[in-house]
Amino acid sequence: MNLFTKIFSEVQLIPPGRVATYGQIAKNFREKYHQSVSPQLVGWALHQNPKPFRTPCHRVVNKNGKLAAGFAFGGPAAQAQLLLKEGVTFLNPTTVDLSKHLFSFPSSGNLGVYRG
DNA sequence: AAGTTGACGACGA
DNA sequence: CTCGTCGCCAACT
Repeated sequence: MNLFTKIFSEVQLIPPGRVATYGQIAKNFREKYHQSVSPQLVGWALHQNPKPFRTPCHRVVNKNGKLAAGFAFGGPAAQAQLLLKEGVTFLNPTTVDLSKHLFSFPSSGNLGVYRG
């Protein structure tokens, strides 16, 4: 189990139709694995993205629900398409509605990074 | 080993 | 809203 592998596992916990923020994943990761991680590490790990279509990285967005500008496979448009097919609604072409689709990891309660 | 990077987050201007 | 700054931490060079 590499560090990144663990992060990928966390990402894979996100169910269809839901999204999570990098900060959530980072916090949940510390609770679950008792390891220090930074939100950047999460994003950075996803950039490694060994298995693009196996890891649901399209369900991971930044604190404001904004899609990753440098999405590894197809850009934000492709990511948006994947999310739309899962029933996720958008506030903007590149911003998801976190108030409706934000996912909270179990065992760490509500780690709302979203300030709304 | 040392400095830079990054799909981030929070706060201030 | 955008832009700058600081914090964050493993990987990259």
